[in-house]
Amino acid sequence: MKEHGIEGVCSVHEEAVRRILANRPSEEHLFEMAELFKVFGDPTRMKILYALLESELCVGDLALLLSMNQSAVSHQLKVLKDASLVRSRRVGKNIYYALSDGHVSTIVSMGMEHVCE
Amino acid sequence: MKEHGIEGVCSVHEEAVRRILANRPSEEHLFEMAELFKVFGDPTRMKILYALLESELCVGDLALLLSMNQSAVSHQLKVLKDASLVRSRRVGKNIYYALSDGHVSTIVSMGMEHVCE
DNA sequence: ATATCATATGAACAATCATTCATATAAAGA
DNA sequence: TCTTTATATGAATGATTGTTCATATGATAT
Repeated sequence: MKEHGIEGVCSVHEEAVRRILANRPSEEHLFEMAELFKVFGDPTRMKILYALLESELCVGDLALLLSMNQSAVSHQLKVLKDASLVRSRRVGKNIYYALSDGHVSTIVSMGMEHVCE
Repeated sequence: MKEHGIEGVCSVHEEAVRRILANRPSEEHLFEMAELFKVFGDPTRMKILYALLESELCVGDLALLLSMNQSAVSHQLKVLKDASLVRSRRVGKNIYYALSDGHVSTIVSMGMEHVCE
């Protein structure tokens, strides 16, 4: 007999559901992963990441590259930095941004592969 | 001499900017990639993907698993399907959902790795 | 045929988000 | 010290999005 849970939904594979529920990553980890991917999910940030894949750049470079104003770029860089995807260092009046680790390029390449099919 | 482009931004590495601009993926590809990652960027969809990583399931199963109503799950499954991340087949009154290819699990694993550090 | 069940879909609403504008900070030069 | 330059940041706004509710579709069973 099929199980009817919340709001009358009918689960056909209750067994599997219980097993999955027991083995899946914590709610917190799942949220963090979604947060991470959300950061990749914007064209502006994707362009920034792609650029930094090639070379360290400062804010003005990126603004020129993206044809966007400095403020917009700066805001997005903050998002990227909060997600630990980029790091920054100050050199005089300029601030240089670079990718913070190797995961970034792996994830980006994976996305590119999926898209190019 | 530093270059001052749109809106007075100052580019320090004009050389690099030009090179990156010449070599980077098309605007369209960059948009598609962002769109792809956007789909991963939601906890509900991440949970669905993680579940389907383990086994094929139908809508009611997922609703039970996520403690969400059928409609919400169905809407998100549509998003996943439009992004070609899942496929579906009908068996009687039920519709079974499964991951559509291997990229998905690779991308998800990559995200998990990044988060678990 | 009709009732029921599983799923899909459209409209509405609240919440989130990217960009802009204006302004703040922090370094360098005069 | 005062100005200029590079970047950051807060508030406002328009656009996008996830969920809910109500309803539609499509299949089975009586």
